[in-house]
Amino acid sequence: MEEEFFRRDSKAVAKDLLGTRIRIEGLEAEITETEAYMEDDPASHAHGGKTERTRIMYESTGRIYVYLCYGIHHLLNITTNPDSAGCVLIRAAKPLEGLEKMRQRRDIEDETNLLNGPGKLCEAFGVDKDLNGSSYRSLGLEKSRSPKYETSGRIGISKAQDRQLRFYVPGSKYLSR
DNA sequence: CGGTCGATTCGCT
DNA sequence: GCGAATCGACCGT
Repeated sequence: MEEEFFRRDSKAVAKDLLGTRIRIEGLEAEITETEAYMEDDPASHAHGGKTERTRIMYESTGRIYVYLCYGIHHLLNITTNPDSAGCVLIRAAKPLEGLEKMRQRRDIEDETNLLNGPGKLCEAFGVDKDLNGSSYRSLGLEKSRSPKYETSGRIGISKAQDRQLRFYVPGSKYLSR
């Protein structure tokens, strides 16, 4: 996967990341759900202009943006086209390898509950702010298939919930809520 | 420098 | 279904 893959509209990248495998330190999963963000979006951190935190979305392509949500959960994003300060949030995935390590970190057995949410996914993979600013290459991304997908309004945000910016594999057992 | 609030998750009712 | 947990970015004073 090349950097040019990310130098596109965040909606296109969000769609194409479905069916992509992510691999970190022996743990592997296939992405089942993503969400697109862009500057022209009241729910995006980038909405309202460039700050120290959002600088990465304005100035980079294919870089990892991790942020701490509610002081508890880390959320994993990849920056896309900087012209629109875009990024894609990885929301859910199907576990493929390293399930025992994921269970250990998540303190739960059910495999459908290991990665079915952006905070859960980061906990299982051990993702935290140390990854912030790194290249997408740290995620070992590998497109394994191009599944059918659907879009929906977004989950868990307070603004512009109706925008069709959530992308997911319909029928997957590994989706958030 | 204090107040507010959030792209979530979990546990309890 | 509802509320708490808990940190830091951001904004107004």
